[in-house]
Amino acid sequence: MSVTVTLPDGKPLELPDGATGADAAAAIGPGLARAALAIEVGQAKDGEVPQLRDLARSLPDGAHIAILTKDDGPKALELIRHDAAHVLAAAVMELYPGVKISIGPPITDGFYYDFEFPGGVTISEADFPKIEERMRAHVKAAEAFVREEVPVERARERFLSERQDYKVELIDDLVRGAAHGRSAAAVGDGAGSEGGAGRGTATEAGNPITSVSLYTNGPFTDLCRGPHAPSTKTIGAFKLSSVAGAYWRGDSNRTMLTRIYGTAFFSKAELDEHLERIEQARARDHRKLGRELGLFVFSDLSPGAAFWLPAGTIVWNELVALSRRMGRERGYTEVKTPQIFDAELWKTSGHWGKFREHMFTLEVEGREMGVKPMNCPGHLHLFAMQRHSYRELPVRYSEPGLLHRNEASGVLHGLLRVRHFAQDDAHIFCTEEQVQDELAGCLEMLFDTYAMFDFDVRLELSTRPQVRSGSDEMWDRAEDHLAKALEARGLHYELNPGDGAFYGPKIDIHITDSLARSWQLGTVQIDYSMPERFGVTYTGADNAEHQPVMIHRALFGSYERFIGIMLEHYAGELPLWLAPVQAIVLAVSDRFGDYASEVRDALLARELRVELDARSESIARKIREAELRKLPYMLVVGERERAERTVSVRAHHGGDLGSMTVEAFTDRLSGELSASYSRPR
RNA sequence: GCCGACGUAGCUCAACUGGUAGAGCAUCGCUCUUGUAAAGCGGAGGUUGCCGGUUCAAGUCCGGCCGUCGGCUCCA
Repeated sequence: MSVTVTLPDGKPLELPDGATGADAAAAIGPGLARAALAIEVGQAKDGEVPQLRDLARSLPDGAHIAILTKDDGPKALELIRHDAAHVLAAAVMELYPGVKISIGPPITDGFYYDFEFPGGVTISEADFPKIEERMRAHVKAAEAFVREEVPVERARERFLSERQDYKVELIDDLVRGAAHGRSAAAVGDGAGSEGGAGRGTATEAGNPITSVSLYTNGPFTDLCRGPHAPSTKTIGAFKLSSVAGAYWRGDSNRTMLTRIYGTAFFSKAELDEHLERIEQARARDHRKLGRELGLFVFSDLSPGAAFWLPAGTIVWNELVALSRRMGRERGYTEVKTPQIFDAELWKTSGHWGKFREHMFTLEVEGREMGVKPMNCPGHLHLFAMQRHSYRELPVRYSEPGLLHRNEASGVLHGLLRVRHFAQDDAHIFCTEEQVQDELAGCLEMLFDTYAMFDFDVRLELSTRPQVRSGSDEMWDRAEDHLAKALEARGLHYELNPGDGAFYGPKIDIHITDSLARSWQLGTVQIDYSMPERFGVTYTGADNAEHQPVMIHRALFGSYERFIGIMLEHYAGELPLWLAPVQAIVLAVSDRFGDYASEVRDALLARELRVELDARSESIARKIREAELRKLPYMLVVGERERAERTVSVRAHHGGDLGSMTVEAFTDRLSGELSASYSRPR
C-alpha cells in the first residue's frame, strides 16, 4: 500500500501508506526535512483552495503538495507568528495564574493575544521583559506543537473546568455555527486561525461538529484550528510591542480584554530591520512633520482641530485651487451654504436620528440648531428651493465646505481624524439616464486628481448596511450603477459588504499611511434616498415632476486627512507646486543683501513663492537650515553672482546645480510647474 | 466613549529610593561678514497640563479633570 502525491514541479512522489508531510519532506531531501515548517495540500485551481497543514499529519492519496519553509515569505511568517502567539499565551498563563485566554491570531506585521487578567491586575509595557523572558524559555525548549482531535464535549468540559469561559463560548459558537449551516471558519474570530474546528470534522451545512482540534506546546494547550510549525524553535526572534484594550469579539458592549501585540521573525536581523522600518516611519509621521515644517499646530483648547500656520495654509489653498480649477473644467459650479441649520433639516436628512450624538448642537432663541457635519443636506435644500428643468441637468454643486463632527475623544488622530475639517465636496443632481456618464466623469476626475500625487490607491465598493434608508430596489439599482461604472473603466476593486452610507452605496478610495494603517480618502456615492427625503424634483420634457438622482463625491475626502497622508507619503518633501516656499535666496553675507533682494523680487514678480535669508550667518548654516526645511531650491548669491547677474542653484537632495541667470532659473521652475499642472486633462 | 501609557522651557530630553528644576537646539543681545549641511560669547525663558489630597517637604506619592499617544469600538 502506498500513497502518491504530486510535487509543485509536477513530479509524482510515492510514499508508504500513512506517510506524513514530514515524511514527504524527508523523501525529497534531508535539508528540506530540516527546513520544513508545514505543508500545503491541494492546488489553487478549479476553485480549490490549498490548505496549510501540520507536517505531522498524514497525506491524502493523489494530493498536490508543497512544503512550506521560511523562504516562503508572508505565509511562513504568519505561521511562526501564530506559533509565537501561543508561546505568549503560555508565558502569560504561567506568570498570571487565573488569567483567561481568548484568541491570538497572526496579523499583518506580527501577532496578538487577548487576555482577561484576574481582578486588579493591569499589564503595561513594563511587564514585557519578564513575559519575553518566559517566552524565550519556551522557544529555547523547542517545544513540539502537538495536535489532537478531541470530541466537542470533552474539549468543552476541559475548558469549563479550567474556567476558560472564552474558549467555552468559542466552542459553543462553533457547534451552533455548524448547526446553522455556516462554515466553521466563519464563526471563528474572523481575524485568523484561532478557534476553528478541527479539519476532517463535518463543517457542511447542517452537519454537527463532532470534534475540535487542540494544540499543545509544553504546558500550554489551546483550542486552535492550526496549523503550526513542528516546534517553537523556528521562532527565531520575537518582540512584544504594545498593550491595548480590545473588546471581546469586537463588541463594545462586551468585556474589554487586554491585547498584547508582538511580532516575530526567523532571524534577529529581520526583526531589527523591521524595528528600524518602524523607526523611520515614525520620523515621517505627519504630526511631527507638521510641527517641524511649520505647517500646523494643535492646542488643548480645541481638540481635534488644527491651527494652520501660513506655510500650511499655502498647501491647503493650493489643493483647494486644484479642486476648483479641475471642477471648473468639468462643469461644476461652486455654491456656499450655511454652517448652522435648524434641526428640521437634519431630521429630514435622517442625520438627526443616526448621528445626533456626533453633531455639535446649540439652541438659538429656543430653536434647536445643528452645526453641519456634512454638506449634502444644505445642497439638497438649496436645490429644492429653486425650480429646475431637465434641460439644466446635470447640476453639479461644489463647495469646499467647513464641517464639524463631534468625534469621540479616543479616536482623534492628528490630521487624520479631526472634529473640524473641510471636504472638497460636490453633489451632482442628474437624471437616471445620466448616471453612468456622471459616474464615469467622477472616476475620471478622481484618477486625474490622484495622478498629481503618485499614490497607491485601493478602491472599495461598500454596499448596503444593516441600518439604511430606501427600498431594496433602490439599493439594487444604486449598487449596480457603481459596479458597472467601475467595470466600465476596467478598475479592480474590493467588495466591502455592509459598509455603505445609510442613504446609499459608495466607492471609497483607501490609502495606507507610513505605519501601514489604512485610511479612507475620497468617495463617490450614489443616492436615491436623499432626493426623496427632501422631495427635490425637476420638470421633465413631459412637463411632469421627476426626482433627480444624487451623486455625492469628494475626491480628496477631507483636506486635513489628505494633507496628513500626503506629508507622510512625501516624507515632508512636497512637490514644487505645493511647497510653501519654492525657493530661498541665500546671501553669502549681509553685504549682498541688496542683490539678494533684487533676485527675490524678480522671482516674486514671476509669482513664485520665495524667501530671502540675508542674516549675518555663515552660508553653511543657511544651507543647512534650508535643507532641514526641505525647501526645493536654494539660490546662493555672493560676490561672483552679483558681478555676473546670476544665482548659484542648489536643489534639495540634488546638490549644486551650478550658476545660471535669474531668467534661466525662473524658466526652469515655470517649466517644472507647468509639467505638474498639465497632467490632469 | 472604552483599555493602557504618558504630560517638565518654543522643540528634544535630564532631575537616585519625596529634599525646593537642568542641558542642547531655537529665541534675544553683542562680536564675526562668512562660498554649499551648525561661527563665538552672553542673556532671557518653567506656579513641572489643571484642581484637590497625603507629608516638615511633591516634578516625584494618591484622587479627580483636561489633553496627547498606542489600540478597541465608531466614522454620514
